[in-house]
Amino acid sequence: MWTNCVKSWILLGRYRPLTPMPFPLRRKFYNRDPIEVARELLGNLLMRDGDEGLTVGRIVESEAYLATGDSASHSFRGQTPRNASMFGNPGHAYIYSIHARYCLNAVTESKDTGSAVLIRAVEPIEGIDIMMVRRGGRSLRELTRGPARLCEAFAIDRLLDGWDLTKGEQLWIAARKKSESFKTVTSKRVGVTSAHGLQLRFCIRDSQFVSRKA
DNA sequence: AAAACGATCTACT
DNA sequence: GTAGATCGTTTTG
Repeated sequence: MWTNCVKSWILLGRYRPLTPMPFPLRRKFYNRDPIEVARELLGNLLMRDGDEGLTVGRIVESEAYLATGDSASHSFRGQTPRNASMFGNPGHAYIYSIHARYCLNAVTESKDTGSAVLIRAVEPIEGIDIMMVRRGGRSLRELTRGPARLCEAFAIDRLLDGWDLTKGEQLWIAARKKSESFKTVTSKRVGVTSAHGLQLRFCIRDSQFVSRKA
């Protein structure tokens, strides 16, 4: 079952071993405007070192949630026990539960600001067999396409809420190779709807793994 | 203790 | 593209 997916993945010509181990993004990277962080996170590597082994995914879709003026942001009505980590230090995880699933954010700007970037989709790179088991044998395309799907594939749940993503342990984001530039970098949609507030999404345009075109 | 609420997912057209 | 499912959390009585 999953072996077929791995084969198809290799046939796509995008499989590559991770040597040497990429370096975690530092705190300074996160300590700035979430729109900028959201765009620059694209192409970097989400890393999870769990009980079953290492899983790696390339970030292909992100969404910025602003501290002010964004009615869709969990920080919009101030700090609560639930969103406390969103007001923590930049470079830490804010993980919340929704619709019986979990989603991962990277906290941006300085402490107590309340802005973050939601990781909306990644492209599976390594540990695909592990992801397949965790996801119950979904298709390769649906493995990590969507913020809650990728959390399931990477075994990310509430226990990691507040985790420091710059430490390079258990859960972190590693810098992509600068030399390795992807084609069409981003697209963005900046809109306002009464239901969803601001939408500040970024994605790698030609990726098959974006949950929704930005 | 019960009800309501989703920054979603899945299956199906 | 969309209806219906889903269940951990928060809110309400």
